[in-house]
Amino acid sequence: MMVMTRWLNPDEQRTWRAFLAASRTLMETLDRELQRDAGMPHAYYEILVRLSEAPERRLRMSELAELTGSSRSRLSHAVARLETAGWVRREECPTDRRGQLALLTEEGFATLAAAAPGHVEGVRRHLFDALSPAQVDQLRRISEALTDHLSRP
Amino acid sequence: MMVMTRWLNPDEQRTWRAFLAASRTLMETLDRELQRDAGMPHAYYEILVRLSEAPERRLRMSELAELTGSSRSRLSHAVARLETAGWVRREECPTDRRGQLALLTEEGFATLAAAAPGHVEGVRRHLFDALSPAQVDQLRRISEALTDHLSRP
DNA sequence: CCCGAATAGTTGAATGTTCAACAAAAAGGC
DNA sequence: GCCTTTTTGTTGAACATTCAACTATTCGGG
Repeated sequence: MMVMTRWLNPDEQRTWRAFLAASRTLMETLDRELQRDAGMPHAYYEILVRLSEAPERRLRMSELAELTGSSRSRLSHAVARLETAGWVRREECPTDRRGQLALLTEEGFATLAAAAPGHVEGVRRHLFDALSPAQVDQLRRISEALTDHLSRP
Repeated sequence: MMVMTRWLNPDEQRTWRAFLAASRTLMETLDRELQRDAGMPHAYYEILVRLSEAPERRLRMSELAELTGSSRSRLSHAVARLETAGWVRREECPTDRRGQLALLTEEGFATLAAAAPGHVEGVRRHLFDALSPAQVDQLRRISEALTDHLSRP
């Protein structure tokens, strides 16, 4: 049965809009910097990071999708793009013939290593430098609560 | 002169990744719900909201871009799309012959009114229900600090 | 063992976004 | 008033993401 909408009160409205504006602006800023300095969007940078952290710098497509929070389709397209850039290569999975492994090439690793300092500096300048240590802690708790809540049933 | 990169410590790393995951998942969830229930992405919903709040439900393209935090190009494309959907109309600006006004049609208003309860409910369920009142307050302060910081020189 | 269901990944089309280039009008210095 | 600069908005191409459809393989019950 349809119930009354639980509208946002003015404080909630203000919070919601502030969050929208802040997260959008932050991501767009970092995206633009990364595009300018490393020739790739942030989503692609994340893929390279996750691969660089994996054993032998390789991961199943499905795990990579999980880690980067992207759909399989999106990852397929992205890896195709990264492959033509020479930063990633695909290999057959030895244990599952449906599977594919994505692996970071030397060139991809070098590109990542070159991009990382500038990007990390950006994250620090645009995010951490704006917040007190207490706020950083709060943001972590809030984010983890959110992720937790969103991944429920 | 090039200086040492200020790398993220483990806590900062955890915070950054948690924030990334949470904000991305939240936006994707709301986007999917809105697409399913109202046939439009969240960015378009925001355009309709801002128009609905403006005097006479009309705004200059540049103001609308500012309010929705989008580039002029993006807004041009979006409004073109909303126009073919019949939700928005364009008009010449009487005071500036370069200008265009975007205005919400009756049909657009009705669509927005139909979509709003479901969307607001989604925001409440996915965001506010996950946080304590104190955390909501913290999130507002953090977001405002961030926006403030990002809009500096 | 076999068959239906679930899983892994890709594909192409439709949709959104970005970027650079552009045209038109307004602003502003002198 | 004239000329440069700035502002306003659009355009098309390149790029990225979503969605639904599809193939291939593995899993799991009987």
